[in-house]
Amino acid sequence: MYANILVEYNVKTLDKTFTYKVAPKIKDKLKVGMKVKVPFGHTYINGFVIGLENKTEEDLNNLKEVTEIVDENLVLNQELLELGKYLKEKTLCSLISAYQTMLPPSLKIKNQKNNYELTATYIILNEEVDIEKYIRENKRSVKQIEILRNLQKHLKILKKDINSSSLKTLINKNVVKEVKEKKYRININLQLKQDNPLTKEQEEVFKAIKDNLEKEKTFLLYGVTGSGKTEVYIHLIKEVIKKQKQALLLVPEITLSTQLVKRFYERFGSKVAIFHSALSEGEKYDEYQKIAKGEVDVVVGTRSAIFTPIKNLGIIIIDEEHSENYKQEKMPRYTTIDMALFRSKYNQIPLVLGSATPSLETMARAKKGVYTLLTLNNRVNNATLPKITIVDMKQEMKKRNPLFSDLLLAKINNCLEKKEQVIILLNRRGHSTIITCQNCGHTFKCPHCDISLTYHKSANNLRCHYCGYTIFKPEECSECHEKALNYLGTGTEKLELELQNNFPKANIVRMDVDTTIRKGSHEKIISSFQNGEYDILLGTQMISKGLDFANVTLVGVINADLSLNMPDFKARERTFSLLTQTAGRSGRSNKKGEVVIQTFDPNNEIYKFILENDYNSFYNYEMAFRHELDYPPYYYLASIKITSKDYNLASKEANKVGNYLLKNLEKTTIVLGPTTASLFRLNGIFRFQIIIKYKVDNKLNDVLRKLDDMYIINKQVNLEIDTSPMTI
DNA sequence: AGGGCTTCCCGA
DNA sequence: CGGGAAGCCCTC
Repeated sequence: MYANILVEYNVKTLDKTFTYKVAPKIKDKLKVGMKVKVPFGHTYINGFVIGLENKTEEDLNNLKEVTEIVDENLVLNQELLELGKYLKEKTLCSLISAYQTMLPPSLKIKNQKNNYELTATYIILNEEVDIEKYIRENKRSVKQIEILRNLQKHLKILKKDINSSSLKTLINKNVVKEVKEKKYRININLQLKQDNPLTKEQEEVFKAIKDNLEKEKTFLLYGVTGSGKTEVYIHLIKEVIKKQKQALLLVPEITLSTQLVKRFYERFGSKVAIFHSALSEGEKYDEYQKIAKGEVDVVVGTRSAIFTPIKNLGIIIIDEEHSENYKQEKMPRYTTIDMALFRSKYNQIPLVLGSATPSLETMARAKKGVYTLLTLNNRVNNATLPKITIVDMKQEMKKRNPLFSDLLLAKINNCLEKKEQVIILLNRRGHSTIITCQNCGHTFKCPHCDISLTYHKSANNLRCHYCGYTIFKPEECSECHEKALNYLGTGTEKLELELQNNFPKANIVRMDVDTTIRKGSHEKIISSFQNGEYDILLGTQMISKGLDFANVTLVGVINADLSLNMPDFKARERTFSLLTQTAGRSGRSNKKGEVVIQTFDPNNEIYKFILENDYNSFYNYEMAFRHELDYPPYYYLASIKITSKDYNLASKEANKVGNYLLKNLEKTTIVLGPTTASLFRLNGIFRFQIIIKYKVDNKLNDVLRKLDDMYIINKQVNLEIDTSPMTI
């Protein structure tokens, strides 16, 4: 028997399989998907078995042998092996890096550590000892007797709960025994809750999907914010479980979905595994084991969870499908929906994409009939959508209100008086975003990137938000040495101070990257806001998603133009989504909600659609632009970044790449560039960019792969190819 | 990746 | 001539 082995080195030249003879002693055990150790060159390395065959050709006789299995568990099952090939195909990465991406750290190929299992030590009585006799004989050992009586009652007790010298004596005399039991790090057992009955509208959507549980079919569940998509998911998952199958629910970011996760624990008990990158290695190991062994019915996780080895997958649900978190921005640059479509097909099961603001690509597919469109138009509990007001900040500036309009202040005040809560969004962190010298006009910029530094007041420093470059807050201008520095631009940190000045009695909590670096700080802020410890929650876009607070009746958006003015084809879509989602945090229960959006560009059409919560009109409006400019969904995109520390080299090679593409791609394909990338200099590296727009191009994949091969050996110039860019 | 083998350049 | 850096090639 021979084994085809994929070897651990992540190098292009080794992106192929090697054939080994299988040693007789492991012949019966060895299976496709196992991790093995093989002789390679002058050393031994790890590899995955990705094929076994029985050929007996003579020329195979002088092969080396696989003699050792490193991990007997099927590290990669058949589905994952296939999925890895697909991931490689889609993103042009090597097969080994595809598998490496799919596996948790504990199973990664080079990992030699295998003691992830956590055990708890319990104490039990030794059945062979007559306990009553022992107690009679040791009447004076009060402590020991207490332990024994307790054990008679509870049968087994955690060792750490009774650790004492008396216990040691009992162990030494062999009266009691220690037993080790496997223990999971995450072990949540909440009080189970009843299912909520579905509304008529929810019921229809539910039925439409339920009737297709055995089919490869993709649904777009378009439901306004607060329309109860989660409840539909839960009911669907219960159906799947009835069929002895498991469900996968993906969310954009788990730390922002604590409320959803809790709800799942309440409905499915301990039959839930969670999986996301913020787990520790040990936690990932445990959750992965639960999934692989089929101990759970539901997996809730972020994009990496799409690769979990759910054995009998019955449905995949991607909540907030428009979220850009579903795109991995480092190699391999995959989109989760692609991977989900593969698994949906492989298992012949439905994929449900849920959103209040679907991406245009998804909606376009739904309108074309590629996906099935299902709609939830109404909020549950008869809650109505909030009333939205657009405030023209140009007028407010005349009144010297640079940050807060009179209207927003009045509404906040009103809200606070009624003991209701407020959410304020400003999508920019730090205190001041521009520091200039009033004397010479110098602006503080990052020396490595093409961007100005942001002042952080609490840390008293200036920081680059891209590469992390940090300097102490300067007292004088670094150019002319005058003490004439001016701090312009407002981030969440300054906003918090200003807000506190306006409302001295209000309890304000700020949530942005700076206040949530510690593990668990998200949850803490969210739960304390939920408990009413704070009146105002202020933050960046991380407060816009998924949060559900019954007492929030006002949402304020400070500078809506920030995301709108980004030079990107998705800027409008992103803004529409951000503002609609944020607005959706208001008035989710029986209290009527309001939203105030402050902008310097109130006549921008997009606000009309936001005001009326009119996704469809926005869709039509934006699609016209996309059509006009040959953007998705009318064209597919691919992007190539050509980067180098050497400006001239980068520029020269970028032109070469451009010419190569023009010469080798289909004539109908549009090649734009090279141009300088949106962040021209990042971390001291110059970046050029080429955009490819195509409808059908059968040559594209090969051409991109060839280019990649050409530059993989170039140490000075680097190519970054993205076959599904979210931004250009 | 990592190690061996070849080539090429240079000089006390 | 010898040694060391640099480039090239191979690994079942």
